[in-house]
Amino acid sequence: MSLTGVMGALSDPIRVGLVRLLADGRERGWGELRAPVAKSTLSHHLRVLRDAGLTRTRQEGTRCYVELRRADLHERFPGLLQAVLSAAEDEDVGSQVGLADTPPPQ
Amino acid sequence: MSLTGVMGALSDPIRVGLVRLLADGRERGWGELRAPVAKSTLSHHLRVLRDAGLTRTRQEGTRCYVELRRADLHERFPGLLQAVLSAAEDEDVGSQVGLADTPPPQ
DNA sequence: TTCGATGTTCGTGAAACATCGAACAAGCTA
DNA sequence: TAGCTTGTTCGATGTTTCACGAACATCGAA
Repeated sequence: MSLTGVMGALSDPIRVGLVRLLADGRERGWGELRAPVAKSTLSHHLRVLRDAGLTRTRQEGTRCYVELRRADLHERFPGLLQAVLSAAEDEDVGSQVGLADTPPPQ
Repeated sequence: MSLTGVMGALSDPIRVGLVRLLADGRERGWGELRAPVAKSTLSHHLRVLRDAGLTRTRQEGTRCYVELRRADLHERFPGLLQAVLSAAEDEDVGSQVGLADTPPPQ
C-alpha cells in the first residue's frame, strides 16, 4: 500500500465512485455494483483498487465480495479518505457508480 | 482543480518530491530544483502540477518561480496535503528531488 | 548585436492505462 | 452431465503518460 499507488488508484472517477460506495464500511457483492463500463473493465478497476491496497476481496463460491480497508487506510494515511470523500461529493465525482435495484441479496 | 486531477498529479514520485520541497510555502526558482531527470522532463512535471492546480508559476524576466498553492489546496481538500506529506515522509517518496547547493540566488 | 542562461515546445519512442468483446474457469443447479 | 451464473483472463485498440534530446524563444549582459 504505497502513497503513489493509492493516488494513482484514486485518479479515475469510476474507482473513486467505487470507493464512495464502499465508504460506509459495508461489504458489497459484485453483483450489486453498477457502473457504466463492461464487466471486464469493472473487474480491472476492482483489481487496481485491490492491488493498491484500498480494498479487500473475498470469494465465496462463485461470488465475490468487496470491502474498503478503512482501518488500514486510516492508519497509513490519516485524513486522506475523508478528504477524498468530501471532495468527491462536492465535485460529484464517481456518481455514475451505484448499486443495483436489488439490495443485498441477503 | 479537480479531485482526480490532483490525485493523478500526486501519483508520481518526482512530483510528490516537488510538492514536499515546496511544502514549506516558500517560492522556489527553477534553478534551485534538482531532480534526476532531463530538464524537459522536469518542465513536464511542473506543468502537470500547474495544470492540476497544485502550484502557481510566476515568470520574472528569464526565470520562473514555483509556489505551492497551499491555501487553495487546503480549502478544496482539507487534510489532503498533510496526509500526503506524512505518508511521503514515512515511505521516503520523492526524496530524489532536492535543492541545488546554491541556496536562493538572492 | 552577439552570447549565455533559462525554460518551453516539438518530435519521438516506450510504457502504462482504459476499454471492449470473446474466451475461459469455477461453482451451483437441474 | 449439461447448463447457467459469475467473475477472470486474454488479446486488440486507442489514448495518455513519461522520458529524452534537439530546436526554439526570451531575456540580460558583454
